[in-house]
Amino acid sequence: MGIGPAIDEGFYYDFDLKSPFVPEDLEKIEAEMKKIVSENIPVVRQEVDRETARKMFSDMGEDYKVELIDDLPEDSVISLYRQGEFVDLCAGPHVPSTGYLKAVKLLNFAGAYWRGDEKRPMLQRIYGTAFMSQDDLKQYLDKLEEVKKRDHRRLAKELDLFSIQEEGGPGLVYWHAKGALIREIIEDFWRKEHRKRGYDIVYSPHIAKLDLWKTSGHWNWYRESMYAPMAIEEVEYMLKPMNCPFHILMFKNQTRSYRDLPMRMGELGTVYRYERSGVLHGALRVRGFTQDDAHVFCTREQLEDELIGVLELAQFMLTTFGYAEYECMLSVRDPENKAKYVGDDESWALAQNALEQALLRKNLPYTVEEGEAKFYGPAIDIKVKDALGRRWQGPTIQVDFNNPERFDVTYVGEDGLRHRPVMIHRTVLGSMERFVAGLVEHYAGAFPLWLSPTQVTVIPIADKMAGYAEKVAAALREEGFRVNCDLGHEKMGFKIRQAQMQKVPYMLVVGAREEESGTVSVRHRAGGDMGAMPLDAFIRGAKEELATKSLEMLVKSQT
RNA sequence: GCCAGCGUAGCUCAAUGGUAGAGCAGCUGAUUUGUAAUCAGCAGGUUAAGGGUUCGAUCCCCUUCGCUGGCUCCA
Repeated sequence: MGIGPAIDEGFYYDFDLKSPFVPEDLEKIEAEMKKIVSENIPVVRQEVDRETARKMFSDMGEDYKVELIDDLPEDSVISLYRQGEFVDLCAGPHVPSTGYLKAVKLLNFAGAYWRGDEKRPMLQRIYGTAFMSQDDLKQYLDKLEEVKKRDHRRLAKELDLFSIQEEGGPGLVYWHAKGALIREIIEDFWRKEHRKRGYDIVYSPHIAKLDLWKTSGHWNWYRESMYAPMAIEEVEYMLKPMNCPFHILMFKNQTRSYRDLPMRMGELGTVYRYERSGVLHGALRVRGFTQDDAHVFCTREQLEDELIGVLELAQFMLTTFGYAEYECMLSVRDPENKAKYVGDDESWALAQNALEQALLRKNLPYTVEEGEAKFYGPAIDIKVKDALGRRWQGPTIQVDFNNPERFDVTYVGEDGLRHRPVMIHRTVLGSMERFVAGLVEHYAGAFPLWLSPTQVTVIPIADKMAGYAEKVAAALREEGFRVNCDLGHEKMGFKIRQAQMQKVPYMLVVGAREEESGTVSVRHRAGGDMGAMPLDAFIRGAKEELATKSLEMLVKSQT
């Protein structure tokens, strides 16, 4: 036996088995659990000293338990829980007897390294969950079903958004027309909002000389995520895993003055990182992706205000995309393993302090996460909560005193002397791939009107109405809507079904009645038949919905 | 990368140690319809790839590739 803790959504237990679990084992074990529950066996707590516990588990041949005991302080009192012939190490508390268990289900099994260390043996882990009632359990299982239905890989296929091609290689995303359109809308919005806030938007190359990556520290601290160098006319080049060195070069292209600062340089920059094959997951974890990256060069005095500006931009973006809740984390170094990071203690302390001050000034509660910093500096990492309450990695904001040093970046101050600027690295959306995949799941594919690839489908009742349908579609296009006019020889019900399945927000049904009165019969994908209204009235309403980027319809679609 | 499982038509899935079948999608034709599927016909597959066992493999074995669930890692 390994360990078997309770986790957020249930529990697991690790075993070192001679032969791995097979699916039938789950049923057998679950049946045995039910039997034990029905026997209502008392669960008794017992406290022993370390030596006693050690001998006990050593006699039983439970070497993993012995290792756990050995890691506890010598004078610790160790609690055991005994249930019939079974005894286990546990801090507790436990239910008084097995009959207290009302609804237990084993879910799946998988390999897991002993103590999470890939150099240690791999154990067989079994996952399960438990609830106070069968109803609660059922609700949980229904939620798992809902998660499956929303899976971006499934929806991307159904809605024809993007794909990954086996012939092209794993972890490389192909954006189909509709997905590309959503991405374009998001990128346009991103650019507009960044320009408003004083960002310059740039482009940089995809490869650079190996020496550049040595200067930046990537070669030393990030090599295992980079693709092998390629020789071009006997000079080695590398594919970029990050955009920062390029932005630094652009900053250094001229002598900068304090008057140029803060300089905010943004780029939708495509990077390539080697990700181990087992970690790839749809568009959420890929090998080539486009970050909504930006680097702010500023003075130490400007740093805090710049961080506040980034935090406010992040909050604005998250809200616009319908993420109402989020959690902030201050990611700092792993104090045990400083060799993983570039730079000295002092600059790390300064950077961390600046981030902390910004969080405090914005009144944002946060937790400190050790070992979560990037190799060049500490960060604020924001996790957003989606419509199903799941947490996703969102914006990340990093302070970097090291790269300006390594690249000898300077600006000329009021005093005529050269000074060292500070750098902020930040992304708000993360990457287009991950962000859009997240949105697909957040909205279950039913994007708000402003993001929907097709906003309106016009459905003539019969072929002879095609003329009016096309007139309606043309009028809408003239107003800037993305319109599909469905002139196929199918019945209206079939066309409605098609549009529903494609999650088109509005379907406009037109027949003789509508043509005579210059109206359209409006059907909303979630609200159903909304009756006839003059075409201009529909246009006005839809424009209003667009202008507010309203999520009202989303809320409606979930009830 | 590691542990386990999976890979059959564009998609969802059947079937079998004896030259693979359905629904949807596609194409052709008919139908002209009032709020989630009109009807008929046609076409579509070296059963992921390579090797082995066998009289014969899609099925059994091995290797490779890819995917899925986890672990480790991460935008």
